[in-house]
Amino acid sequence: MHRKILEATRELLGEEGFADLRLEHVAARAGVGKATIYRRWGSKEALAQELLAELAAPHIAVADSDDTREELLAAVVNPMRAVTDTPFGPVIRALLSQIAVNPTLGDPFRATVVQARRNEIARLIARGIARGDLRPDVDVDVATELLVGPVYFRLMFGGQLTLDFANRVVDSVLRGYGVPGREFPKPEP
Amino acid sequence: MHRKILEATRELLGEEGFADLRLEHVAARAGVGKATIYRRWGSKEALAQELLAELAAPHIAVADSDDTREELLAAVVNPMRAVTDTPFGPVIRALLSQIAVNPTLGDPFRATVVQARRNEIARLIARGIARGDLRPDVDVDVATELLVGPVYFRLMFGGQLTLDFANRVVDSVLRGYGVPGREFPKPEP
DNA sequence: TTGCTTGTGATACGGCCCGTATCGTATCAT
DNA sequence: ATGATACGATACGGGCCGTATCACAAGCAA
Repeated sequence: MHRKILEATRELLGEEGFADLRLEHVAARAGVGKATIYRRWGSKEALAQELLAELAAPHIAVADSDDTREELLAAVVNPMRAVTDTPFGPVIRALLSQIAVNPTLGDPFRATVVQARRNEIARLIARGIARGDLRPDVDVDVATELLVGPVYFRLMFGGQLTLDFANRVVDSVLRGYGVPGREFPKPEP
Repeated sequence: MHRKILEATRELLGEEGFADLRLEHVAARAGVGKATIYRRWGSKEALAQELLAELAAPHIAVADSDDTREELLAAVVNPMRAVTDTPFGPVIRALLSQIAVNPTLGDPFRATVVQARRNEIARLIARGIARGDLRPDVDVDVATELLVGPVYFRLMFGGQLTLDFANRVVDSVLRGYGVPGREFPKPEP
């Protein structure tokens, strides 16, 4: 029951988007009375929130390896694959605005999924620093955004989400765009 | 008339989001008959699209300077300020999902706003290369995503959009996270 | 079996909003 | 003055909201 409702929600969210999602359609597709949905969730947002949390959970952890570059690449490829190859993709697209605007969805998502992603990358960064591969003063929050931000940028604004793309992002983060030896002093305020 | 309808749309889009935007409310707030809106736009999406294009236009161009770092910083600060300090912010938040999912809004937005942003950054990169500040083989698309992606990441998923943040992004893109002199060879497939 | 509780699918309800059609009116150029 | 055009207002059938009510089936106790 619970399961069938979430599945129907997932399908219709991908087909119609959040704005045109109709709980009556969810009930019909799940073979369920409309009241049953309201008994358990009480709103479209609550239903979407549970679905989102459930779909996002499997894509957080990054496998350890003994290579810093490989681990950072996984930190990019993980959310990329989640978005291109799993049901999480259509759902997160449909809910981006709600996450950005509606604290009911946004706050739990940020507190769990986003924070877990940041923690995971912080762990990788710390391992890279311990190996002597990364600068000790790396800003882990900005690192998260440099690694994962481009993935979501392309998800919204177009562009191929390929392994080559992920490699270029990692290369850029790792080596930087600056010509070696040349200085770009930050001006004092 | 046209103006008043777009203003009412902008306000209500920020207050209610796209899913709960009601054209009857837009008409009422604009002091206009509902039919007038349908005569000119014919759908909620078309109305949102015109508003979005109008609000995004002023925030594309980046002022030239004689300093590569300053220009790249402007490429980050520009979209950041657009999102924090102008009416574009609430509107783009409300429409992120529609852009990601609905080609009616997404295609024109990608073809104009996003492409213009990419072109502008390509110009800055070319100038930086000509000055000898940047590697000649910089991938301009990835550069765009590394510079602007973090801004949209924080817009959706939380985090302060401050000048300090923009500086850290530019520093990272410019200098990279790699320890100078240390190599991170990309493995052959 | 009987009786009670719980959760269900179905249905109906007033209310809101959709998108369209049709009014009478105000503002133009001719 | 005449005609055309665009307007605000209003009304319409239809869809969906969120709630309430119903009969019914499953589970459990005695």
